[in-house]
Amino acid sequence: MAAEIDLDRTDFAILRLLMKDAWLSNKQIAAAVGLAPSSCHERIKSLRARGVLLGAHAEVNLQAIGFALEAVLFVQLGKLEIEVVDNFVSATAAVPEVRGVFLVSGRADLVVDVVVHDMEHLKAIISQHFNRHAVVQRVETSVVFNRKQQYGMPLASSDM
Amino acid sequence: MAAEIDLDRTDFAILRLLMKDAWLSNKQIAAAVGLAPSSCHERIKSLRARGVLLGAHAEVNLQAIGFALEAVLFVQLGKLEIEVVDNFVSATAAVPEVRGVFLVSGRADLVVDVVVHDMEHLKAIISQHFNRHAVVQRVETSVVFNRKQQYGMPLASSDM
DNA sequence: ATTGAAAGACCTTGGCG
DNA sequence: CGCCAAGGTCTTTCAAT
Repeated sequence: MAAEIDLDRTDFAILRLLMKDAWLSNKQIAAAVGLAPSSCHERIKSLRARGVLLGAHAEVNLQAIGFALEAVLFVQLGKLEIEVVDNFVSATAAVPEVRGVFLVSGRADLVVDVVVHDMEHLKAIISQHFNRHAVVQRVETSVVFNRKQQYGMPLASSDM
Repeated sequence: MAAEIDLDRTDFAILRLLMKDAWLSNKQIAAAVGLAPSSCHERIKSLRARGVLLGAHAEVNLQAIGFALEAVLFVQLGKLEIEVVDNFVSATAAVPEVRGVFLVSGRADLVVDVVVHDMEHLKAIISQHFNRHAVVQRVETSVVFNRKQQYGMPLASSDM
């Protein structure tokens, strides 16, 4: 499982560019990595076919459209039967307000990132999707004051 | 601050589509929302100009290219002078292995999501970028067993 | 793997309802 | 605000290397 796919520095350069800006044109990327547009196009197709490039997503300013409150939930679950847990993870990830779910080791079992309109909305989400479930033992809620997201390659350019 | 921008259902539909797949062509989006391509194009330009659409980023299968280990760090900081804290947040977000940083209320002050090659790499990151800093009092590390990310609009389609 | 060329599709703007 | 039309640009394929 998790077959290792090896990429050369050009592939990494393409991925790095697309992670920063998925709206770059093929022509722009080709120029940046020093390839002809057709070669670059082939590389990108190959990266997609090999399951390295999974897709692209718009980054939206959710604050600007009324989602003024963000929170991180630390969820403790009961008896950890893997199937039940995975189902709950999937169900949680399917909640529109949920941005990400992490099943983790340690004090909390789940770390959940949610975006909501206001406190009442947050209360509704927690009560509806967490406190209601038998598998959930406890939810600790942290308000997010500030957040920064990184869209680059987890590898300094100097490393390749 | 955080001026409220109001969008109609068509704007939401466009955003919803682009959040799921930023590589949809303007023509495809126009067809999906029932507009002429030129009208749709104008809407998207406007969304960008108003700061709602911030950009787009490729989703890359990091597991497939050798980043086999993901962790969440819960960081406790010392005396919380806002300027020092914000600087540390920015510095942390600039570390290539860091995917996201959340400054939160509650037990932990920072929640940090990192992606690394292996345990040694994780150790290096923590020791280099966290334990070394005077502002950091304690780091609790949780391994990520499973994760799901949500790229949709935090709002069910039926709500609009 | 990479390239150049060609055809077709798309983006983008401007003028008009 | 939305639509049509036109020009210019880009994507996409393919034969050749």
